[in-house]
Amino acid sequence: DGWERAGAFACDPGSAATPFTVMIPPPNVTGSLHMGHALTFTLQDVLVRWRRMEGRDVLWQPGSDHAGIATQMVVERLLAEEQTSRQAIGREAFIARVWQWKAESGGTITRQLRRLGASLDWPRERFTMDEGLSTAVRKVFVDLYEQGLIYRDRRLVNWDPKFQSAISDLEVESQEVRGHLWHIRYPIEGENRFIVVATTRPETMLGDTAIAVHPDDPRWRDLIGRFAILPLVGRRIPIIADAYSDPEKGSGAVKITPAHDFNDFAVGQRHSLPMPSVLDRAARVTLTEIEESITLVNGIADPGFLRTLEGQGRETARTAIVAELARLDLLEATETHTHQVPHGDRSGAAIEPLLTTQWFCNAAVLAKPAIEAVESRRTEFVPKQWENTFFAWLRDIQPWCISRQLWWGHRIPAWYDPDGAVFVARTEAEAQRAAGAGVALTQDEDVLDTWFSSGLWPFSTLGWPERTPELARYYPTDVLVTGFDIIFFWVARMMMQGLHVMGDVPFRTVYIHGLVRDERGQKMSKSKGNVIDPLELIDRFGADALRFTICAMTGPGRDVKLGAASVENRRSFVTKLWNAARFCEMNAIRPDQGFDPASAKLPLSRWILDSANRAVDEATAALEAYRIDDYAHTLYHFTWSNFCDWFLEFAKPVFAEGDTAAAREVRGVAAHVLGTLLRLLHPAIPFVTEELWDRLGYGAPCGLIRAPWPGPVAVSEAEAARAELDWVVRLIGEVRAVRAEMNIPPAVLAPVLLRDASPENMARAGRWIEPIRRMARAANVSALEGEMPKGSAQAVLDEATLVIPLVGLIDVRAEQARLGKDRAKAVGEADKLRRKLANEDFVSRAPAEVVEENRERLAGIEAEIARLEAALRRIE
RNA sequence: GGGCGCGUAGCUCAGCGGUAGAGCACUGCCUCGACACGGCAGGGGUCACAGGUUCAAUCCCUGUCGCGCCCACCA
Repeated sequence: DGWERAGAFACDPGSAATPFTVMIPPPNVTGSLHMGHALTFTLQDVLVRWRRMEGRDVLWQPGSDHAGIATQMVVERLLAEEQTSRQAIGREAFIARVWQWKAESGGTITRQLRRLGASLDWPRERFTMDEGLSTAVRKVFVDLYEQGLIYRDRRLVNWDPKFQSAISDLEVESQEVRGHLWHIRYPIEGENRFIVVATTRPETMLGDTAIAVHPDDPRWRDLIGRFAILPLVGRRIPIIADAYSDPEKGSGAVKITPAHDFNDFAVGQRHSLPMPSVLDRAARVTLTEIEESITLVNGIADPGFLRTLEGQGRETARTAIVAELARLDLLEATETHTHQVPHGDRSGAAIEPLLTTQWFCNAAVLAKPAIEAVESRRTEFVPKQWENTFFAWLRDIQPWCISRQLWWGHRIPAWYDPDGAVFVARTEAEAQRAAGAGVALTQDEDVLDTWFSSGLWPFSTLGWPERTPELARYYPTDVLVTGFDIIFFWVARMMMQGLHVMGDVPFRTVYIHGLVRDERGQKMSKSKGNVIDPLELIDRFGADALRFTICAMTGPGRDVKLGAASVENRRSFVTKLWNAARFCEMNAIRPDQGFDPASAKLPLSRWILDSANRAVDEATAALEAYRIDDYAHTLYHFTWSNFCDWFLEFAKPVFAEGDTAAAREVRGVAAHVLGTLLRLLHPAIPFVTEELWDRLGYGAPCGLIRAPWPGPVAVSEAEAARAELDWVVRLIGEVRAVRAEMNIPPAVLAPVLLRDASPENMARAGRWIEPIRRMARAANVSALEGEMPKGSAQAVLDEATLVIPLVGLIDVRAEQARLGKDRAKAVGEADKLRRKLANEDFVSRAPAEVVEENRERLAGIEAEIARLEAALRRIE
């Protein structure tokens, strides 16, 4: 809208201002705005708008992520609806189709971000599959390859049989599954006895190449070095000693299937065991690699049965195998067994460890500088405790499998000649040169893990590998704002890649926020049906209300529990602000450049200016400390309580005087403070503040976003103004409390008498008579000398006693009860203080000022008790 | 199994060594010229439990109980 047209979101690489850079965590192109986005982008926008007002040259870099698997899934679903598939149309057509889909639907989330008010520098929007970013990806890949940090290896990976692709450790999540533990008898060669092994996965036994027992376990000592016959297959497999075998678990002997289990793979390597795969890429049984070892052994192995398994899925094969073992009387026992089974986080399919050739990144080498950067505080986490999480993962990092058997993504820049020799290069032409002219090359079919390109985001978006002015100016970025759920996926990868490629950290601060949950604290999920759509909340309550709610509810390290009710509630605040501004407008409160708030003379002016100074200080300090909740609460309280409930109420009688000097001053001060308020609130509540800014004449339309962040105003004798207003506020409070508790009808204007009041306070009462009349509904305030009128209510205010004479309206017993309650409270307090002060240890060991403070408090309370007792005596 | 976080008013949470706080909800009063998405007043808490340190503990330490999360783990 207007801001964007005015270029208010744009960074200015040519400016002399200090840059402030934030990289958006690029949302998936497939995405639409959810509450998690609303949270993270609101927090970022608050920081960004605040810094922009502070005069920084802000770059908030927008963009989106190609999100390999997620996007491929979406488009594959579309194809399925059209009765076709990616395999049917082929790779090239499929990729063209994804681009087409992106062109049509990829802009959804950016439109929604605009509705939230996100002040991103839109013309600089990037996409991870853009030509420039793809160039960066290829260059980093080639460089890391040449440095030996990227390599091909044949090893066990987490294989997702649904996507038929490798996935990284991070994309695997455990799910508890109720299954069985089958105890299977493996006959010992040449003997008439068995060794029993327990397994939850009998279908993998076809790939067993050993049985391991613990070297110190006496039960098996005589069997080490001998052979067992693998049931169903008839293969001889050795019985080996390996400490991996845990005598406590299962039967104490464990079957070793190196091609289908990570631990078994390690055992297989230690003992140079064969590693036949017996499951294919779709997790169906395949006998190809064990063909030669299939042998007929009567009563133990029947090749005919094995043939029936070929091509069967894991589950059916498992059932068939268990039945066959039972038929052969090789099943010793079956137990039910609950255990954790790894599943693909996106597909939901059970993950199959599979022996394949993949590309790996030596993350351990890249992790070291990342760890050091945080240890040396070049990058700091907020809240700090997340550093532990970061360290723990990086210190024990495993090789990162970066190849994916997908089509949508950055294709791996590696080419093979007909003999399988690999040529890694930034372009096919370069690979060709390396291979020699005329050699037929085919490019690697695989694409890179999406997070490989996301990890380059902080510099690839700025033009790297070109040495652009933006890169020099905006890297390293200032703060990264994101959720704890992607510390490993993204934050750690950016740290590793940024340090390696750029030689410097990608960001100085990582601000980690929580997750958005529903009002009962449940994680939002489609299946639970508790998802709240931020756009719906924006429609109902406005983006400002949603943003302010998010700000107010985001504690450090805590999840945000958010329901429509809390947003509705905060909308009241936005409305309150609007109404307060409307009141100002109606009272001719207009910004006046010629008015200097420092020249204000009235205590009321000095008091609100001083309060505003504190609000500015506190709000700014809160933002600096990433305490967005404190920032919101400070301004909520200042606006509602100080500005509306007290200042504007005090101002009303002044305005009623007409165009006096006092009224002119208060108008000027009010305009100044409202302007401060609009500026302070703008980062959280941009739309309404901007509209008011324009409407009340503070500046040009869309001018607030670039208005300077407020600083302190010189206020003379602030202390005196504070003391004065504090007394008046308490006086009004006491009168109101008495009236409410004694049920004095509002229509009754009560006279207020002050007994024993100091001349100073009597003078104050005179100066503030109009507001006191209005706000306390007092007829007048005067000194009481001599006898108290019968049937009066009383209250103690410092040295004075308030007397409200209301014959016939005061219930004597109620008044006694009220004063008695006040006295009891004061007496309890005094007792506590006396006990404390009677303690010699306290007096001698506590700091002198603390002791003094307690003495003063006690003196004050004792005086109050005396006055309350006097008041009680007077009632009779 | 290892680690992190959290148990404070009915609810959601702040405070984290020296007088227990906020918002919402609740109760009473109020159509008072910005605002009922409002105003005024009020009730409500042995700060999970048990020890310890300290003159002083909601706050620091140790343990217990309860809740949540992360990592590892397919015998």
